[in-house]
Amino acid sequence: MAENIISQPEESKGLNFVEQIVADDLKAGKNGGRLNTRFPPEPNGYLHIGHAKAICMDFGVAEKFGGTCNLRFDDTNPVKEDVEYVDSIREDIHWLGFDWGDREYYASDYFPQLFDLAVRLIKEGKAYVDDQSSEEIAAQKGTPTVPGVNSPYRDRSVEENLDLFTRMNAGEFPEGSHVLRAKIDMASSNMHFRDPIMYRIIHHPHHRTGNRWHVYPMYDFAHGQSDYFEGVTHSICTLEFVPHRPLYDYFVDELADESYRPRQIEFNRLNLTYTVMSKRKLLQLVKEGLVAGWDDPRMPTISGMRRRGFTPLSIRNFIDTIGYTKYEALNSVALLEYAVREDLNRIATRGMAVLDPVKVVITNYPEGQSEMVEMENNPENPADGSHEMPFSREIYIERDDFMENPPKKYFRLAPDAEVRLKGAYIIKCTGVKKDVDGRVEEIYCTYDPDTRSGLPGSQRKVKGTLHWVAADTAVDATVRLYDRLFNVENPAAETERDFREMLNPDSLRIVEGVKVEPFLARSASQGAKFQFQRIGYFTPDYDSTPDNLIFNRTIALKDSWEKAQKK
RNA sequence: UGCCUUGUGGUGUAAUGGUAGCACGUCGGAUUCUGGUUCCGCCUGUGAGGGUUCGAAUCCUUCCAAGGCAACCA
Repeated sequence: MAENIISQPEESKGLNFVEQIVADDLKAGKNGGRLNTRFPPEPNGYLHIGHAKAICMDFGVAEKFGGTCNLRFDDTNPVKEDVEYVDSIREDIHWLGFDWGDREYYASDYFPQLFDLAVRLIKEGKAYVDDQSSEEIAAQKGTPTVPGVNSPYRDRSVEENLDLFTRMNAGEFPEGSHVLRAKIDMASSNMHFRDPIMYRIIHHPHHRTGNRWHVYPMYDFAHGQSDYFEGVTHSICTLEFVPHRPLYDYFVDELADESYRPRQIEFNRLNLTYTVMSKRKLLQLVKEGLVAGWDDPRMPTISGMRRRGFTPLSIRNFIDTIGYTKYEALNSVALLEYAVREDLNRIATRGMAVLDPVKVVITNYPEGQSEMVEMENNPENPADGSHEMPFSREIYIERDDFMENPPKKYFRLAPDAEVRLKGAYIIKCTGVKKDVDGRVEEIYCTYDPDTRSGLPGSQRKVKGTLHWVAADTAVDATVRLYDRLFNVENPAAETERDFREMLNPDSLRIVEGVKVEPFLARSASQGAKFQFQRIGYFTPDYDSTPDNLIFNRTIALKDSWEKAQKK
């Protein structure tokens, strides 16, 4: 047990309800004034944004009051678990900025003590071995409104129960043939009290204990006791465990006394609009190869978001914003995106890339000539300095940034119109060349040499400013555009069909001039069934580009433009 | 028709018997070497009824609504 005695919290305002409970317990001197939480993932998948909320709570409350937080892998079901997941979980928690020090534990470490407790309960007549099938047991359980009936094996002798349980663990029986149940109350209004199963037989090897055990404890018979063995004082979990709490307390009663007892507290889990959060479905995506892996940038996993360009701070700020309550909220994804934009806008190094290029020839710029222009790295923070970009006679701009017949209030390039090329010159469109299909192939412009950025002539104002890259030095990179998985029509859609339709990876070609970093734009492709939002979602092809290649603004401009058009 | 949990603007969250505030969002305006960013402004709320109280989002009560609980998952 840890020896983290903490000082009394002086102020109780500004606390969420969990922190308030913790503060009250500390004030009352419970558990000798110790505070110890735990984050208990089952290593059966990668952590997602929902887990990030739990991590921020478990580690955050410990940090706030000077307590400690354990990392405990809840590995009581060897069939689903794997060391690959253990490793990823460690990495993701660290990435979020939390540390469990040397307090890394496993529920499987407590198998011997749990087994001993089970034996004790058998001897005290509080547990029995049931030989029925899961179907029979389920049928006897009744329904929430109809009481259950007792198992015919409920009153077996202690000797027989002991013998059977021992042989269950010795591997003498096939899976499903026997279970160990707690003898409580088959008529309880709480379904979890209707003789819950404590142990089941599993012959699948465990990722840590191998074939040592043939019986494995169920969650309800493992969690509270594990908390107790570890010295956990506050076991914070999500709302779906509320009905389990009486059972948690029931088993803890067998161990705890006045001086120390762990306490379960529940908060609301994270729901995000348009976002699939079910571990089962995420696993299905991975298994069926519909995504490149758990860390595919389209996934709502922590590792996926990391690859998408999200920052740990933005995720933590977001979680801070949505808070912890007992109300099952559906949080707007706009809140998350705001947090990401907010942080990225502050720290991201800007660069330019053209996603859908069209060539512009500056006819009065000398052939073969080129020059370097200066671009600031981050307008939000001049201390970040600047970098140089080559400018020459032929450049690329976005196809969207030119219109042959522009409506009023179109501030970008059009015949006879002037725009500024960001960081370079003001240019004027003098003509276009089209292919046989009437598609614009090249745009011809003249530039005004006096208007180079930084020169006195640069004071001249034009309405539009465009990003660009020099054609001869541009790097041609294939970049996949990863859009978040979601369905515009139904914020909560998770049906199988919708689910699959969400998964059409879009491929885009990008021509880049400089190295760039996470971008800050977003957009919506109008009229599409599936709306695509693009906040830092551009990720280079995994193998082709070592650095994050991200573009920043055009798409947002287009989005605003579409909105402006409606007026 | 059992037990448990929860209802504050469009969304989320504060107010812990004493002025219903904040953020996102929406809409409008200013600034801008990108229409982004930044700044300013507007908008909308205590599920319903009854009670206690000088005073109720908060306490009591009835009703209404939403969610959870019947895995050999966690």
